[in-house]
Order: sequence, then structure tokens, then C-alpha cells
Amino acid sequence: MATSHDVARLAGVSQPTVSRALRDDPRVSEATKQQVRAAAAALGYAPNAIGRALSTGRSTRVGLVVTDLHNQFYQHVIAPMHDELTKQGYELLLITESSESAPVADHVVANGLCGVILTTTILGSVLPVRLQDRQVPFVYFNRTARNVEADSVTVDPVPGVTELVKAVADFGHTRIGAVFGPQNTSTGEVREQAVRDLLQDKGITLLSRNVLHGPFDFETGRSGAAKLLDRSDPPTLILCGNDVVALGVLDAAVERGIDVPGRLSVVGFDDLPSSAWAFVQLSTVAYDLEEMSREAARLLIARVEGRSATVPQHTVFDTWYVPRATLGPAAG
Amino acid sequence: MATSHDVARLAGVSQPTVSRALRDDPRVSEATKQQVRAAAAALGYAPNAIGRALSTGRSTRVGLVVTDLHNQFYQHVIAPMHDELTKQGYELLLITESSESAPVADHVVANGLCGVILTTTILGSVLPVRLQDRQVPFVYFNRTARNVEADSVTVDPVPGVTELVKAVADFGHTRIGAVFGPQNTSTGEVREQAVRDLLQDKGITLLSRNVLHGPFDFETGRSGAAKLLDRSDPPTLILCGNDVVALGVLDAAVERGIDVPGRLSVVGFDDLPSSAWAFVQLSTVAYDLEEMSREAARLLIARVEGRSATVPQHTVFDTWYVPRATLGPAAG
DNA sequence: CTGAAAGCGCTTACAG
DNA sequence: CTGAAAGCGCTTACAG
Repeated sequence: MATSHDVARLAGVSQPTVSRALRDDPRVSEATKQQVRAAAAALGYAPNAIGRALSTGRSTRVGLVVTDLHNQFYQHVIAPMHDELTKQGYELLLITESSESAPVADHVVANGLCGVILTTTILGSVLPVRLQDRQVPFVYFNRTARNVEADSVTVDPVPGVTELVKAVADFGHTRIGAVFGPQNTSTGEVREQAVRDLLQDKGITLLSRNVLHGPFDFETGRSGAAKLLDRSDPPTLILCGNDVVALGVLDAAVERGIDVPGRLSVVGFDDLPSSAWAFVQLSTVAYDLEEMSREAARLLIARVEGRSATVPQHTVFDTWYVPRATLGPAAG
Repeated sequence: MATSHDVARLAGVSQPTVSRALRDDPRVSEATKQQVRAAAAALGYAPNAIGRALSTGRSTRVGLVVTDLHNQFYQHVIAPMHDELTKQGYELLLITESSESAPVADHVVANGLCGVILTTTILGSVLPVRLQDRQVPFVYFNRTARNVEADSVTVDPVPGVTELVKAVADFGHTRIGAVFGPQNTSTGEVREQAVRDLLQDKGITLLSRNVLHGPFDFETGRSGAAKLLDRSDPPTLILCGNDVVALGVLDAAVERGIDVPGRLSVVGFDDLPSSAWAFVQLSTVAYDLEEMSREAARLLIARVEGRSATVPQHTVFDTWYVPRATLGPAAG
């Protein structure tokens, strides 16, 4: 592979001039730039990112920290995020957060990532602290944390849940079950609180024995539904922490031959593409996940490039209820 | 962040000794190693990967080249692949192949990737050639290419399709439609050929007007099914290039109120987790996609580390038929 | 067993 | 407008 020295030799200039010319430095004359570009093209030269990173102390590599890459949800955030990053000349490195988060922060620094998007911060996690210590810019995606302030993109569940709860009340549901997300994440907490508050406003009680928690995955939904449905007085509706959980609930219901929504209604949150499939038709709360993913990338880049205000930026996305086939009148 | 110089100063040794000690170089005495490790720990030092990469000319960063990150399929390859790479001390960088593939190869070199996994090589693509030119190790995932030999992991569709075709024949299907994958990929080609050959062995004809092609996505299935189902003599069975396409076909069928498998049978290929959901129950051809993804990572790492035989390694995975609810007796 | 020197491929003050 | 020099943080012959 050609280096800037090769280009310099061919163009008859010094190596630093090659560096400047190709970055379109205004101090280099047009004539010189022409020559350098021609020489670079002739040699098929592209600046080496490693050399640049070492020299500038900054790369264009962004880390995306996730817990569960198997989760369908991430597919829909990775795609637009990667797209936005690429468009702006950055790269996406996948990082899974293991239980020990200190290594992650070291890893990030050692690998010269210019910033990190945290999709997975457990409340009270030390990772944000570590990143801050090491002065690595980061943004919270769909999460926040109390200990460390930083840019964030989140969702306001209230508008969507308000509409949803109205539909629930209109359909006459009173025996309600819930399979919420983990209690140690802000996403789980915020959604649960919205549902609880708004149900209460409608005078609907959520019995604590009908409320379950677990990771935002299919199995949580399956096993949660199993517990709730095998009772003598099963709920007529199960509210879920997200769509993936709701799919698990549907799976359990169908397996038991329980008609949805005839005998059981199910509601999710996220409105993933699969929820709209004709043989799923999951009623759910939606928001613009794609735009939200892009916004996370944008916030991070702005921060990395020093274009952000010193104070943390918080973008909040609106939600709305999407009525489909899995929420219907309460069973007799 | 501390550098090896800081550690050297604290440990009272030279910087190269720090470098050697931390890599556990046998030429360094145990006593010195102890001191260096202690100093490194005290400073929270971790070797800088950028410096190392520049110096060795090799990183531990692997690129995964995909076309369509939105496709559900990739979720199931990214997760295990990332897991295997991480386990072996490598990192995963996402790369989408745009139409122009020369830039991709340059990008790979400029960013010092140590190797690349190609999931998406179109037959006749120049990317493999470019990578070979630049001496970047790579492996074909689920694809091969004629022009350039390289390590590969692929699937042999024959065993699974043989079983499948037997079931199809036993159920008495004769009016058969197909929505195959793209004709410009080896995966699409190989699967289609297997289906054609094995149907022919059973004396079943696949009318060319009933055979459609398209990208391996949901929309291909939806629109393909629309075409086939709106005919006066619709097929009693639609064979699909993969599960995602089959889901699209199911979607179109359900939307039209067509009973599956009463009036229409549908079969996929891949056996993605969603195909097993109780409300999907897609009959399909399965193979060990997770193990296959890990194997791709392993082959690449072995190649990168010079542990592979000079001749390309080809791992081929077995397939089998998974009967579920979407393949039944041919409609009257 | 350890250190001094050189170099990987860039960028960035500093001169001129 | 351009070049010579130094340095980013490592590794790797080369001496000793």
C-alpha cells in the first residue's frame, strides 16, 4: 500500500504537503493540490487511518455498547445508526457490555474510539463514570443514568400510553396483568411508571401479584404469560414492557390455544416491523426508532467534533398508540 | 491515559521492557515482569491498540461486510460472530457494501483491518479481487465466488431439500410456485439449483412462469406472493429462497384471507428463531447458522494468524427439513 | 535478560 | 505557500 511518502516523491513535494493537500488545507496552493491529487490517484493512495489516529489522538471510530446482540430490537437501531455514522465519515464498532464494565472503558480508550453510544446502561452502572474519567464522549440511547450527566435520546412514553390506557378502559379491561422490563434500567422504570400512573388516573388497579419483571426478551414474555395465564383468574389483558416481550406472550397464548384478543388482549411497546406483520398485528405504542437511532449518532458526532453546547443535550421522542388486532374488548 | 513510558518510569525499567513484559515475552525475567505488572496496575495502564497497530502493521479489527443491515437474517449472524471474535481478542467493525466496491477495499486497508468476512458477494463482484490485491485475508460467508479462491463457510442445501421435496411429493403438490433469491449470488443459485434438481427427480415440474426472483427480503415475498396468488390457477405451494421471503409470502396470504396450509403451503430456508414462533410455525430447511457464523470467525482468525494451510479451507454445513405448520396436503 | 535506536504513517507547531 | 523537525505509542531488530 502506498504511503504519503510515496505520493510526495511522485508529486515532487514534501510529505507534510501531501498531508495538507489531501485534507484540502487552505494554505496549500491550488496548483500543488492538483499535483498531489494526481499523484495520489495514480498510486491508489488513501491516508492511513491508524497513522492519523495516532498522530491526532482521535479516531473516527464509534463504539456501540449493547448487552444482548441477539435481541431483535438492536437490529433496528444498528442499521440506521450505522448508516448515519457512515454518512458522516465514522465507523461502527460493536461492543458488548459484560458484567465488569471497567474493562469496557479501558478497551474503549486503548482502541482509540472517539466516542461511545450506550444502549444498555443499568441504573447505577459504573461505565458512564469510567468513560467520564477517561474523557470519552458518550451518549445515552433510550436510557439515562442518575450519576453522570451526558447527551441522551429517549422516548416519552406518556402520550402513547395515555391513548393506550384510554383504549384499555374503553374496552372494559379490569383484570390486567403486566410483564414489564427490568427494574434496574431507566427505560423499564419510566415505561412502568407511565403505565401505572395513567391506569390509576382511569381508576384501574394493577394488582402487584399480576405484575412481573424481566429482561426485555422473548423468554420473559413466554414465561411471564405462562405464570399469568395458568391462574384461576387470568387477566384479560397483558401489558408488555416492549414488543419482543409481547411476542413471547403471544407465543404462550397461541400455544395454549387462547384466542387473542377474544380471551386475552396483548399490548407491546416499540412498534417493531414484525409487529405489523399480518399474522402478528400487535397493538403497541410507537415512536420513531429509526430517527432516534440516527439522532444518537448525530449527538455523539456533534459532541466529538466539539460542536455541541457544553451543557448536555437531550432529545426526547414522542409516542403514539397503534391500535391493531391484539387489543379488544375484555373477555366476559 | 498512562502510556508505556509512564509505566517504565514508575517500574524503573525502559519502555521496551514494559512492552515485552506485558506481552509476557519469555526473555524478560519474572522479577521484572512482576514490577512492570505492578506499575501498570497502579497506573491503570492498558497498551494502546493504535500504537500497536501502527507498529506491527496489523490490528485485531475484523470487518463484517453486509449489504442489508435491516435484514433480520444478519442479526443471527452478527451475534455469534461477534461473540467468537471477542472471545479471541478481536473486534467487529460493520461495513456495508455500496455499489462501488473498490472504496470498500481501500477503506479496509486504510483502517488497518486485519481481515474481512464477506457475507454479501455478488457473483462477479470485484471486492474479492481488490482484497486479494491488497493482501487482506478474507472469508466468504454463505457465499463463494468464482474469480477468487478463499476460505469459506457454506451450506449444502441438498440433504434438507431432499427431505423437503419428499414431503412436498407425499402431500401431492403439483402446482408449485417459487420465490427464489437473487440470481447473482451463489447462495441464491445453489439453493435454486438444488430445488430444481430434486423436484425433477420426483417428476415434479416447476413452470418457469411460476418462478420469481428477488432480494432475500420480506418485500420480495410479499410482492412475489401477490403475483402468484392473484392468478386464476394459483399454486398450492410456494417454495421460498429463505425464511424472510417466506414470512413475506405468509403476510400476503394472511392479508388475502388465504388459509395456510389449507389452501396454500409455504416453505422457507434458514430456520430463523421467528419461524418457530407459535403463530408462525414455518416449515423450513434448517442448518446451524450460529455455529456457521462462529466458524467464519474462526477460519478468518486462523488465516490472519497464519495458522491456516496455504490452500483455502472450506467448511460446509449440513441441512435438514423441519416440518411445521405451513406445509400440508395440496388443496383440492 | 535489558536498553538504545529506529520506524510504523500520519499531523502539527515552527521557521522561513 | 512549503519544508524540516518532532512526536503520537507502540514493536522489533540490534547490541551488549
